[in-house]
Amino acid sequence: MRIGELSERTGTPRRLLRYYEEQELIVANRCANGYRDYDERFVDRVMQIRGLLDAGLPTRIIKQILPCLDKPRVIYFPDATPEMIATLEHQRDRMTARVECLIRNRDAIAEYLEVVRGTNA
DNA sequence: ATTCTGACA
DNA sequence: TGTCAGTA
Repeated sequence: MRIGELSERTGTPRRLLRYYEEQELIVANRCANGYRDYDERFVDRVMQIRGLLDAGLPTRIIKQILPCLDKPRVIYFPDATPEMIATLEHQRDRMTARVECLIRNRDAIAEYLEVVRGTNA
C-alpha cells in the first residue's frame, strides 16, 4: 500500500509517516515511480510507534528499543546491552512519573466536576 | 489524483 | 507538525 492508505489506516498524517522514516523508525520500499510501498506489517508497526510516542518516548529512543519489542521478543534478546537496560529503566521511570501526573490531574478534574455538579444539580 | 523532497511568515 | 512549492 502507498502512504495514503497507511495514513488512513493508522490515523497518522502523511507528513509524520515520512518524518518517522527520516528518523529511521521505519524503512519503506520504493516503487519504480519513487512512491513508498508499505506491506501490511506496517499498520501495526506505526500503531506501535505512535503508542510509544504518546507514552512520551523520544524518537531516538524508540529507534533503539523498537526491535526489542518485535514479535519473538521474549525469546531472544541479543541486544540486551547494559546501556539498553539502563535506557529502558530510565524510560520506565519516566513513564511511571507521567502516569502519576496524569492520575493527579484526572483526580483534580474529577473533583472539580463533583463540585460543579453539586452546585447545579 | 497522489506522492516526493525540501523549506519555513 | 502544518503547509506551500514544483515535480514525476
